[in-house]
Amino acid sequence: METCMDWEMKPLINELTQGKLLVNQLRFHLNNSSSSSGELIIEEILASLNKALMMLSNCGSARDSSLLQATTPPPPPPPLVPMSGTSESPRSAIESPGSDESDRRDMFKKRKTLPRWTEHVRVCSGTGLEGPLEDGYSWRKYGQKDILGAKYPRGYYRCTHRNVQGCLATKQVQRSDEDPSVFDVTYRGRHTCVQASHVVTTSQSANNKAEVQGNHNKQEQEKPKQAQEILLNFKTGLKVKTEDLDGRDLTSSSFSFPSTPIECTKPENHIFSSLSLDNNFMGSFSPSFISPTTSESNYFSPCRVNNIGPNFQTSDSDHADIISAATSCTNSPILDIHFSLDSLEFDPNFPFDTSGFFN
DNA sequence: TCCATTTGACCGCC
DNA sequence: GGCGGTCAAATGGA
Repeated sequence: METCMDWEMKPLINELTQGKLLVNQLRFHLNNSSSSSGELIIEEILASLNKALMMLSNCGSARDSSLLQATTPPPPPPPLVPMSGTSESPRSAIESPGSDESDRRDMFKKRKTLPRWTEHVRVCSGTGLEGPLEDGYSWRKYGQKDILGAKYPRGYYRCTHRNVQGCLATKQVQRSDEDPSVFDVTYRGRHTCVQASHVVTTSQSANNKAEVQGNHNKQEQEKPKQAQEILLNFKTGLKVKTEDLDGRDLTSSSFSFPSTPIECTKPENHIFSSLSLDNNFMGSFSPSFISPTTSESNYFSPCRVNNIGPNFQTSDSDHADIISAATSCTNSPILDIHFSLDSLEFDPNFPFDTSGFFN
C-alpha cells in the first residue's frame, strides 16, 4: 500500500503551483488597481507557496504516517486524508460481525491515535444563535455532555458521511467559559469522506483540466479566462486583513475586492464565512467552501483567523495551532480573512485540492 | 418517511 | 469511582 505521502503528492504540487499562478493573476489585478501594498502581501504569499513547494519536494517520502499519530502539540493536522482501505472503520459502518467488546475496545484505541487539534472560533455577533460551527463539512451531532468545570455543555459531532463513507472525523464544540462568543472546536480524525460539494467542484476542475490537456493551444487561450473566473470567484468574498501583522498597520493596504456579490453579504450565506487559509483551513475545510446542507449551516458564522505573528508566522506558543478569532464579519460586506501561508505545513496525508477553492 | 437532534445510558480510561 | 466519549432510542421537523 502506498504511503499517504505518495498518494496525492503530484496533485498537491500541482495545486500549489496553480496557487502561485493565481496569485500572479491577483497581482496583475492589483497592479491595475494600483494597490502597491497588496503587492507586498502577494509577495509573501508567493514566498510561502514557494516555500511549501520546496518543502514538498524536499521532504518527499521522508515524512511518514507518524503524522497520523496524535502528537502534542499537534501541528494542526489536516482532517482530510485518504484512508480508503483503512483499518479505521466505524463500528456502525464497516465493522465485521465480530465481538462487540473487542470492537469497542478498538474504537477507543483508535480514538486515541486519531490526530487532534483545536481551533478557537469566535462566532459573529448578530445571529444570537447557538449552535455548531460551519466549517465546510457536514457534521451530525451525536451527543452533548456537561463537562466538569465548564459552564457550557460540550457538543459532539461526527461527519455526516460516517456511515456512508466511513469518515471518522469528529469534532467537539465547547463554548468558552470566559468568552461565550468563542468556541473551542476540537477536531479529531480527518475527513476521509468526499463531500458532495467537493465532488462537484473537483469534477468541474477535472473537466477543466482534461479540456486543457486535450488542447494545449486552447489552454493558453482559456487559462486567462479561467483564471479570471477564478479570480472573480475569489474576490467575491476574499479580503486579506493585515492590520495584525507585526504591529504594522496595513489595513489600508490590504487588498480587498470591491465587487462583493450580495450573497456574500447575507448572514445566512456563509460560503466564505468560515474561510481561513491557515493550517487548519488546509485540513478542515472542504476546498469548495460550499457548505453542504447541514443543520449547522445557518446558525452563525464563525470567523476564524490564524494567530498572525510577524511576517505571517504563527507564534511559538501552544496556540500555534489554535485559531484565534476575528471579532466580526457579520456586518462587513466583505468577509475578513486572515491567513498565513507561511505557516503552512503540508501534511503529506492531506489531499490538498485547491481546485475547489480557487474555482 | 427520512433525517437530524436530544438525551439518558453505557463503556473505557485515568 | 468519576469523567469524557459514544451509542441508540425517542422525538421532532421537513
